[in-house]
Amino acid sequence: MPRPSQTHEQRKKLLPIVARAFAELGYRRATTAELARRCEVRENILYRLWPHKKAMFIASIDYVYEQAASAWREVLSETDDAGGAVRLLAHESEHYGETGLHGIIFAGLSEADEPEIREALRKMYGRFHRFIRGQIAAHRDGGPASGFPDETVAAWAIVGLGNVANIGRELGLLSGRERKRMIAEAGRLLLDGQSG
Amino acid sequence: MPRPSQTHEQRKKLLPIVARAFAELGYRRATTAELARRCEVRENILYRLWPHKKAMFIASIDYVYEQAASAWREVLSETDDAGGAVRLLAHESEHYGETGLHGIIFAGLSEADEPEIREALRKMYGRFHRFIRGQIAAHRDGGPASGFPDETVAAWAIVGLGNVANIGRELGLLSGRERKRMIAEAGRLLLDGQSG
DNA sequence: CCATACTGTAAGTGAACGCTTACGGATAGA
DNA sequence: TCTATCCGTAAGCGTTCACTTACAGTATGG
Repeated sequence: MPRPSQTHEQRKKLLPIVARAFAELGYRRATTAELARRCEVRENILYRLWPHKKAMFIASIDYVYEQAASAWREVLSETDDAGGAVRLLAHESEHYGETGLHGIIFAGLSEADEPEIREALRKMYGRFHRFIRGQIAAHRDGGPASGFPDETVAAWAIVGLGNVANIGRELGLLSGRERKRMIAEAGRLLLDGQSG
Repeated sequence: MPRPSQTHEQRKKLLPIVARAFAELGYRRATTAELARRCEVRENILYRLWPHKKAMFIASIDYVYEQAASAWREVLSETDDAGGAVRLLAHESEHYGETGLHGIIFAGLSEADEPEIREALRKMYGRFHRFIRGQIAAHRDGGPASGFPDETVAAWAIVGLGNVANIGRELGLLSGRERKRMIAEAGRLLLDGQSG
């Protein structure tokens, strides 16, 4: 028997580096040569871990959700008197976008005519939406039964808040203070509904 | 004297075609060869109208705002009993994203490390935000003085609504009905503030 | 210690890209 | 009509890209 493959371990080790490169440079500018340079390996090593560049990118899209979800799980696991949704909102108003991975999403939206990339983005947004929707539903069950914009609509709107927060950060249009206020205030408004 | 130049006229004629190509294909996939093909001219004719591809793209970014602003001006000029902000919201909930030009913004965000593209996007978002902010302020002056999220925050949040509406359209995640409801309901909530 | 497959190095491939050059023909004013 | 400038066509330039091939080194199980 030959030596055992370390493909899985190496994929896990290099994916964060690859993802960051896509986030900073976009899909086209993150050339395979540049990805290899940042990973401190040769190009063909990347091609032994993924069949082609597109697969490296799709893995990076999945990585965006996994990173966010693991952070959220941690926030939710902390004991606190406030409800989960409120706690998440407070956390995100402080730390939203700090991973710097949102550039991957911008890059993906530019390549969304590729069916596999499109599907990866659909999956990612679907998971984000479902998560937020669940938090809103749980929050409203325990509070006032208002709900002018229903959970589905409110969840999409909150996804939109996150998006514009990232754009504002990327382009330097929103200061940290403004971004924090926007997520906290508009988020709370959408969470509680009109008569919250 | 030689014959007079028709450069300006031709730029005006070709820009909508160029912009649509960038919107559909993104920056990198919209090759100069493809742009020329769609314009039914040769490549070097495009290079007589703009110094390089980046300039064609920046002109397309400006075109996005000009198209939206001219549509909005038309809506505002129509006589109607409702206020301007409410009328715009109703109009956008029906027609938002129909121009199909939002792909240009996705493409631009992927190339935002280019200073000139970044600046064009900053200008565009700044103009959108200022316009919406003005509408909100006018609306609130004439109505209940609530304003839990102030005009600046609310305007950014509404920009975010538009963004997620476009993403939902692009990826097929939001039906037309859901998109309409989101813009109308969440938009109204942000417009009027908490106790509207 | 040997065979087998894994891991790293180096060079190279065809294709596509942004952009340019060269040139013949059309069109306006003098 | 002369002529300077604009307009359209065609070809090609150097570079860069995603991806491949060939091969030497190395660690593992028998």
